[in-house]
Amino acid sequence: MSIVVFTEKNKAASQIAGILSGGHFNRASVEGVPVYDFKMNGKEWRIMGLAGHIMGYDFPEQFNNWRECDPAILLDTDPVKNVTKKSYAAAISLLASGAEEVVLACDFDREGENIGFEAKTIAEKVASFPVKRARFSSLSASEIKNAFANLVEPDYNMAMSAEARQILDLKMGAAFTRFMTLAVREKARTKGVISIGPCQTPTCGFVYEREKLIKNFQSKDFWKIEAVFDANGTEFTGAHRGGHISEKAKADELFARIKNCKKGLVDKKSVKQALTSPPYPLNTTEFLKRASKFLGISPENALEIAEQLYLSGFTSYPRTETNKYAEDFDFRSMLVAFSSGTYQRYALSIISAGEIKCRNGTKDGHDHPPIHPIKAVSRDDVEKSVRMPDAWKVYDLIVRHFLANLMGPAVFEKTRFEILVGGEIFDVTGSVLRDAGWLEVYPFETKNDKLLPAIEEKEEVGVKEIKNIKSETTPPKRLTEAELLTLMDKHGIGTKATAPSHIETNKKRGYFETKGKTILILDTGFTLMDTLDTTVSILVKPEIRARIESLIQDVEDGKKTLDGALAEGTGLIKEMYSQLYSSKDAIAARMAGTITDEQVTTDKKNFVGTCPECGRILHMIKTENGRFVGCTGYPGCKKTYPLPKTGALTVMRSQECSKGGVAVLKVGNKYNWAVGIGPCFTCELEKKCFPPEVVGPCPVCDGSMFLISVKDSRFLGCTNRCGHTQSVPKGGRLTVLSTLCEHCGWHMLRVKEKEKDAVEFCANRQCPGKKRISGRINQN
DNA sequence: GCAAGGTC
Repeated sequence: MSIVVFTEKNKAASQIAGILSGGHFNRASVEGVPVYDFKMNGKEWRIMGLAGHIMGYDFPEQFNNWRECDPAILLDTDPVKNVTKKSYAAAISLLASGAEEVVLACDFDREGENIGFEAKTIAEKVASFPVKRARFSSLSASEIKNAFANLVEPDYNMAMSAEARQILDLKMGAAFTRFMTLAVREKARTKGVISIGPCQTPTCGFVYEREKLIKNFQSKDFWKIEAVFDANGTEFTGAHRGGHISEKAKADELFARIKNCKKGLVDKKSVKQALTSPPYPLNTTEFLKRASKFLGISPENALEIAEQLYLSGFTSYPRTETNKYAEDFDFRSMLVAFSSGTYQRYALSIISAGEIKCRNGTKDGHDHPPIHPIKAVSRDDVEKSVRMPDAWKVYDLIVRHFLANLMGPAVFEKTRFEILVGGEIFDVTGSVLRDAGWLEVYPFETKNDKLLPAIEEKEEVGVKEIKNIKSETTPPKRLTEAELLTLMDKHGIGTKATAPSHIETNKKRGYFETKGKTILILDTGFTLMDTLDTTVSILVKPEIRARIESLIQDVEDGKKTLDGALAEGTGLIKEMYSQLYSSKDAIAARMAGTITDEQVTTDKKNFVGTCPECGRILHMIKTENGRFVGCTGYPGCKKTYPLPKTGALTVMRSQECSKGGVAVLKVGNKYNWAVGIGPCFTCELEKKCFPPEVVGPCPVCDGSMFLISVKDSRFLGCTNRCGHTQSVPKGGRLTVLSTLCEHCGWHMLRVKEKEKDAVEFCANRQCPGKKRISGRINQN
């Protein structure tokens, strides 16, 4: 007979065996699963690691055919729990048959308690014995010994709260996903799945909310007054204390008052030291954010690489919430290991500084230490063991971050001048890095100096120019993956280990995609979120997750029974389901429009839009007798629209017809055509739909210069037709950019000729920027 | 085929 211990993973089992046995244990294999045997105080001990959850919920067999089962039925069906990892279950049974006592020693959290209960359930089918719980928040020797010397009762409520989560997540996810998928398939031919879940949907919701902000953004003009100063031939710029001025008249008045000033007086000067401390140690979320931001590696990939580095013994366990090191953490041995090779100079400088001090964070998840290197290895070693493209980059980030935590703050010298010009205050700031500190080892953060000339208080400086710069407020930027992770973390969407997978699910479903580090929402994702937002808005928001979380927290706290929480949670899901169901047709029609039919997907060029009659796909059809827009629902749906007879047709995806045409086409290079309406030049709303691409104000009248493209030539003309024109480059593709010229406020133009680099320039002939040549030191 | 949570 023996005392049988179950841990969450093999690594924990072997470590605990090592600690309890003083290193004297045997490694056996039971049903292919490692088991660690030893003797302690005259008793036989057997410790086995599980592999996370080894059981899982699913609906009974007869509910598995989507077509034969109304999704709503799932809400009244109890899922059943089955073993998902057979060999582990078999090993548990074998161990249990010889057990005099069982100790659950999984991670000290909700899922850990639940995983322990899975082993308990399987074990108790074989024999009876007392079941105890060992609670420890790290795998340190003192904690482990203490936990095993003070065993407690397993926490049933805690385990059941995870049970409630599993059942509610499955019910909701399965019912909503099947409902949406089947509803859309009634209207569009697709094999794809439209999934909805309590984590993936609010994750997409964040991206959707940002997209709406961008779409609805109304830019406002503002003006700012800047001065270019000169001190002994060195130029530098200052910004008027008034900052952004929203009224043009106010800016003009101020500008007029001081524009001819030739001298400025340095009224105040201050030089201060600013310290920037190293970042907190890496927990999983912080690691994933930095891998994305600094290395451009997706969270999913980064976690996988960290897992491999961990399995190779190079870095520590990658899934941790903790961002502070334990007080007795052995930094010195690690530093000694790094005192030769790539990181030699940093390791030596830390050691030689005497006392080793670490910048610590404030989170302690009582799980694992922050992610840190375990072994000092070379690039070669890493690449041989971990055959993934960015393995070395990730290892390097972890090592540098670890070393940075042990280094001093970076010291910047910040210089400020207040310069008076005609009684107005201009602020000038400069920054010089005096002591790199931790930045030395951390090349990921930029640290550009902004230099200023050596001038003193009450000194006079020359004013080369005063500028009245027109600018406009810009919409918020699209979310990066790092920012999305931050939002998820903040709102409790997913866990450290699952957050990347929720992002991945959204990509897989075609809801959003990443371009570099930024996330772009796709049509399907936007429309899904938009329809959900108008029918069951809680689904799109973190609130859905919070509602379930609060229910299961009540189970953990003993305030609700498992059955009570399940009933309440199911009630909430049913309510949402019925709201969704009542708008089924409208939702399905909108969603179908974003699903490109199998035939149409291969033929994106001809895809026009959604059929207003049946919700299927409209596409351009060419026959011997001409061309027209038809519906993929034909012959069931006979909707058609005429097309112009000649000219190449391109669908302008970003253009919307103000009169309700299904899509806007460009005909050759000549004119635009709204499907269902006709040519745009006969439409009184043409100006509204196609506003001229204004480049800047007309220097002659109060009109605006805009880009005119006619048959063979192009130039800038005035909206008032005052006759003023200006030439632009003849060759290459020309686009008007939203960025403004820093000197005159005109829109910058971009020209891209074949096989040449694109060039951005200001087309304003009178741009003051054109006369200026060099002599500027300011780099920013 | 559906969710989210563990871990390999």
